[in-house]
Amino acid sequence: MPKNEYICDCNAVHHDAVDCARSKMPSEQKIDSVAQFHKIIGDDTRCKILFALSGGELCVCDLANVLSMTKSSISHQLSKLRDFGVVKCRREGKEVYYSLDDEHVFELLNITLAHIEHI
Amino acid sequence: MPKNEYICDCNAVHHDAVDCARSKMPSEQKIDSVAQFHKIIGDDTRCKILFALSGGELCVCDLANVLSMTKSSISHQLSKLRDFGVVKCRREGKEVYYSLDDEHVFELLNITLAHIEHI
DNA sequence: GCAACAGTTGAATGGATGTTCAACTGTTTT
DNA sequence: AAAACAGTTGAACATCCATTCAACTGTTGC
Repeated sequence: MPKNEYICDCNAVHHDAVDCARSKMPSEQKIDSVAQFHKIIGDDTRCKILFALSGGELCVCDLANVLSMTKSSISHQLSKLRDFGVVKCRREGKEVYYSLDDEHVFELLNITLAHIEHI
Repeated sequence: MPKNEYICDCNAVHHDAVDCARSKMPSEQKIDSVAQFHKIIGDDTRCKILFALSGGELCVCDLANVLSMTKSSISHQLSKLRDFGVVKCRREGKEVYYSLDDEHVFELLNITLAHIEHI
């Protein structure tokens, strides 16, 4: 690998270490996915929604009550969670019931919660 | 619990479901911590830094090369990761070497990566 | 002491994002 | 058919946040 691939605004480069780190990096695409996944969970409102849904499905009104927020605000966040495949919904009459679609997410939340409680 | 605690901009409230969900909600403080934790990981640059450091310590210049970014930009993100206790650093001469301080974080990244690859 | 370089830091900039508001769709009920 | 209500959606607004730039600190070597 030619030296000119080591380009940045500094000189103190450890070529072995950099090459090693580079070889272990997942693809740009995978890293983006990982980051976006955590970004989706990294919001108070969305976190609360997911914890609230952990006990079973709820309609938007229920969620609005649990979180003490407006339907609109929650609906916006639900649509993001839906786009990500984290929650699913079903309509029954006038109401729309949401539930967790990806158990991994709740699992991950609990791992984090346990981690935080151990500190 | 009095009915007037069910206040939002709608009426279709399932009191049992809402009460159940409320009782299972972690404290506001814990949810904030969980959300902030994921927010820290939910960024491309910080994700890349953590993956890069998984093979061992690197100085800021090394990281700048691996990520093809400026020292300044990386230093800003490193300071956030440091504030969160995710990475630690040691100075050796003119250089500062960073490494993972919290194995849980890398563990979590790998869980997410595995999850994404399975889709 | 001074020059050179690694790294940090604060202010400024631009882009991303959450909430609000208002208008809208879809379903039920009368 | 019309009213009432659950839910959605787009635009506007405010806020947050990552990068850039410039000035700064700390260490090494001449």
